[in-house]
Amino acid sequence: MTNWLDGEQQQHWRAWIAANVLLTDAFSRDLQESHGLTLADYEILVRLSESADRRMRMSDLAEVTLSSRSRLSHQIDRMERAGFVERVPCTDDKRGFFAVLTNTGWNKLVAAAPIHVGSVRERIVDVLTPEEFAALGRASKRLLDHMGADPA
Amino acid sequence: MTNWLDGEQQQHWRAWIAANVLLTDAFSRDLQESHGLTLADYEILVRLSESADRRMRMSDLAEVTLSSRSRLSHQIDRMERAGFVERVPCTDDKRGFFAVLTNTGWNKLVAAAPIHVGSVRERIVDVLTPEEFAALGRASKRLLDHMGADPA
DNA sequence: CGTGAAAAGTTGGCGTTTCAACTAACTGCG
DNA sequence: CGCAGTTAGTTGAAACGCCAACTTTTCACG
Repeated sequence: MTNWLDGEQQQHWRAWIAANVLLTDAFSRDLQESHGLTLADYEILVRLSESADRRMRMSDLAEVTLSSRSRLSHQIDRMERAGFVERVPCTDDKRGFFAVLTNTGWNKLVAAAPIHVGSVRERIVDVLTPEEFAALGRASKRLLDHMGADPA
Repeated sequence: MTNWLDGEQQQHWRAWIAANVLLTDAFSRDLQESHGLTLADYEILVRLSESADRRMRMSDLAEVTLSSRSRLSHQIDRMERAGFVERVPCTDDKRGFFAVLTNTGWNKLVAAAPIHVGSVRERIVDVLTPEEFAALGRASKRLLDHMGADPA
C-alpha cells in the first residue's frame, strides 16, 4: 500500500520542481544571451579560477562540478576549442591531465560573473527574506548530507 | 560595482544547486532502473492521467510540463513509439492534436508511481521535518510567483 | 620484482534537447 | 470576403549528455 503525498505536500513538491527547472533555465538563458556561455561552461570557469594556479585535475573538476568523467571530457574539448582552457599533462601521474584556465577564459569569467551574480540576486537572493533564503540553503544542505554528498 | 554574495550566501546557493542536480539525477535513476522511464516520460504520464479523458492538447501539455513545443513533440514521438500515448487530431481546431494516454501508458504509470513516490519520500519528504519541507515549498512558490509562473 | 586490480582519462555511438525554419490553420479587421 | 498576423505543431541539424568499451598508468601485495 503506497503512502501517497497529501495535497499540500504535492503542492510543495511541484513548486520545488518547477522552481528548479525555471530558475535553472533562466540562469542559463541569461548567461547564454549575454556571453554565449552555458551554465556548465560558467561553472568550470568559476572552479578553475578559484583553484591554485588556476588549474585542476580532470577528476577533481568532474567531482566538484557533479559531472561524469565522460561529460567533463567532452565539455573540456569544447572549452579548449573555444580557447578558455588548456589541457596540460600531469608529470607526477602520467595518466593525468590538468585543465588550466587561459587568460581568455579568465577574462570571459570576469566579464560574465556580474551578470550571473546579478541574475541570482534578482531571481532568488533578493526575492526571499534572509530567513527564507537561509532556510532554503539549510534544507538543501540537509538533503545533500542525507545523500552522502560532500559539501564542496 | 558588483554586489557579490557573501560566504554564507554562497554556501546556501551552492547547496541549492547541488541538491537540485543530485536529487533530480537520483529520481531519474530510480525510475530508469525500475521501469525504464525518464523523468520526462513519467511527468507526461502523470499529467495525462490527471486530465479529463486522459488527454491533453499538445500545447497545454508542453506548458504544464515546462517543456518547449519542440521538445514535447519529440518526446511524444518516442512515447508513441513505446505505445504509452497516441496522437489524436482535434476536430475543433484542425491544427491541433491531443496526446492521449493508452492503457499501456496507464498501466505503466500505475506500476511506476509507487517507486517514484517512494523515492521522493525517502530522499526529501521524510528527510526534512514537516516544517522544513513546508518552508522549502513556500520559498519555491514565492520564487515562482516572482517569475510570473503559473501555479500549475 | 611481477602481476592482477583499480584509477585517470578518452572515445564513439546513441538518445535527448535546442534552435531556427517550416506548414497549416485560425483570427481579426478593413 | 481577403489578407496580415498569430497560433499549433512538426522537422532536421547541431549541440549536449549518457553509457559502455577502451588505453595507459599506478597501486597492492604475494
